[in-house]
Amino acid sequence: MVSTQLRKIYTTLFKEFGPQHWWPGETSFEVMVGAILTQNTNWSNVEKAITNIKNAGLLDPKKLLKLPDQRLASLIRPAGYFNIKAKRLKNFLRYFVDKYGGSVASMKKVSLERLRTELLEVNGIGQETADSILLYALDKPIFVCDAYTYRILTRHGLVDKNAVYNDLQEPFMDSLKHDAKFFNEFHALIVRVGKEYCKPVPRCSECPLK
DNA sequence: GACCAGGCACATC
DNA sequence: GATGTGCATGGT
Repeated sequence: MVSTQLRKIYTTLFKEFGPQHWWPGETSFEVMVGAILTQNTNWSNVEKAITNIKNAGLLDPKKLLKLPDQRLASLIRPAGYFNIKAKRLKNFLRYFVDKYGGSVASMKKVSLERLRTELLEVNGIGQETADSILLYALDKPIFVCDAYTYRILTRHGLVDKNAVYNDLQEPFMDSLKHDAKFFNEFHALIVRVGKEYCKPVPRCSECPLK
């Protein structure tokens, strides 16, 4: 049973690592920005980019939206892919400001399903980024899947190796309680163990999952 | 110097 | 619908 396996994985990781206090961001808006900047990028590089934005006094949806693309790109340069990420961030900001006035509280009032559809319509926001924003910035109960989730589930034989995003997400959504805090903690633990042991070249023999 | 990192969109077959 | 490619910095 997949649900039993998932619970066991969670229990093992929580015992080993304890609570992770994720996502590293002081505000929901900072988490949203981070979710886009971290696409295929190490978090430490994202932190540098966010620090640049903060130091410029520009960590604000309307201020960032007004910024010329080139100026935004130069601020987020350390996060890599800075030209394309400047565009993607702008696309999100346009949506966030136009539809919700740049207010996290207004956005939170809308249902998970509708927000997910809206986010996926923004060019540059795919399933993982959308779900990261939903869970970590808006406290909506959806499980975030990523490269580590893929590796762990495939290496434990829980999904096929040609699994796509939905195939990874389904087992979590179908067999676990829909609780934002719990999903938050579980995904954070997966990243934690993934960073250390579930690399492209795995260190399974030392991994707490076995 | 090669390899890796909380992806995504777009082109081409 | 599968498969390939561009996007780019900074740490190991």
